Amino acid sequence: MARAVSETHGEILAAAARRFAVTGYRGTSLQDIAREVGCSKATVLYHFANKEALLAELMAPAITVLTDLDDQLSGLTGAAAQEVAAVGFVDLAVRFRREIAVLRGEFPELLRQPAFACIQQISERLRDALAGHSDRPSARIIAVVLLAGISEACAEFVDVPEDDLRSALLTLVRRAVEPVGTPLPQTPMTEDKDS
Amino acid sequence: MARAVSETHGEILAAAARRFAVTGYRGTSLQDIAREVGCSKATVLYHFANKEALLAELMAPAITVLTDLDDQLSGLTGAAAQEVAAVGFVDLAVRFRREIAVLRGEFPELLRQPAFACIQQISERLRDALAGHSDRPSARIIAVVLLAGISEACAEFVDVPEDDLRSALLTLVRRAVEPVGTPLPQTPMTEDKDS
DNA sequence: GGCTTGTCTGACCGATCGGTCAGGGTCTGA
DNA sequence: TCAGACCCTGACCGATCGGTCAGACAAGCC
Repeated sequence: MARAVSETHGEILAAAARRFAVTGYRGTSLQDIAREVGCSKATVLYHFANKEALLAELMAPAITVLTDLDDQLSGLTGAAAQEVAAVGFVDLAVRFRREIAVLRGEFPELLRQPAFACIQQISERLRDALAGHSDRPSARIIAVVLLAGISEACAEFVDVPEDDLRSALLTLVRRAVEPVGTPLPQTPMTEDKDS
Repeated sequence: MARAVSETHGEILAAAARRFAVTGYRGTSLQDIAREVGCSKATVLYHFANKEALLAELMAPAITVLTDLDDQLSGLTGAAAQEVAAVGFVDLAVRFRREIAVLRGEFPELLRQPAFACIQQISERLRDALAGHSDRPSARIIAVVLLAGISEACAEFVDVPEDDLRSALLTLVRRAVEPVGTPLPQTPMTEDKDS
């Protein structure tokens, strides 16, 4: 055997991505990954310090783009922030569909790992931006529906062309999002809690 | 000790619901549930055949309502089906927020269990109905975003009053859904795949 | 008192998990 | 030729999982 280190390293990474996307992080054992690569579990742990390090390396590119988006967002408010959040997140979700599929449903526990600690804050800021920084419950609810729904849809429609997916999602977001600045539209819900 | 069977049975069920909602089905051990109740793990398995049976009993009411909705839907098409699916699913998701939180992210594996086999079919029919039975990719994508996003939002906003949540979600769905019957609106995407 | 029935438990089981470790091959450069 | 770096592995470890089982204990009936 004894291939070049970078080669095996990459093969393990690719195999892990495939398995994680199907059976999730917790649902995939190091043994599963080793079997898919055709090596021993010990080899996987020779190339990666532990299972978590494998995941972190897999997620690194997506997290970089996510933090970039957060930086862009930090100086904006109102409609501008809303637009940047919408376009930025849809683009990110479409490009990193596989990574989202890996994290799907395992957020609550994975977010406790230091490597992903930033995700929670960033996603909260994204939600705020998409809600137009409004504290109206309906605006916040809609933002959550969109962010979570887009993630799920991207993980599900892995074989739809990127452009199709992106334009469909953007159309939806622009139609669904509450326009910033409108104090209270025609739907007063039950009663607003500005007591 | 030796309480009445129904009492302990109910306590275990309630404890399981609480733990599952926080740490998920896989992430909660029978030991965790037993500790929360204040009994032994063997007691949990005295009242329930196995862990899966516990989950099944927890989900039974929600699944009943879901199948009812599916029955209502079976005879409908077009805009009527779309409306029934929207109102029915939003109502179901809001009422069974806790159950949705339990299943969150564990669908792919849980759906393989016979007790939940029906969920997959029903959710596909719901998606079709919400998409106005259109095979346009954008309509299907929007339906997935809405169904997944609503589930996630309901699991997250556990302390928002039912009525507020319901009306916000319904407003969103009515705004976001593609009206049935329109052959191709102003957004032609790249090209439609009716080859 | 005995006997049954229902409730509960500690001790145990096999399987699987992530992770460690000593050592075996192979290649390379001095 | 040979030492050392690099790649890889089988065997093993402790922890935890879902689940089993014999038996303890209390209550009710005869």
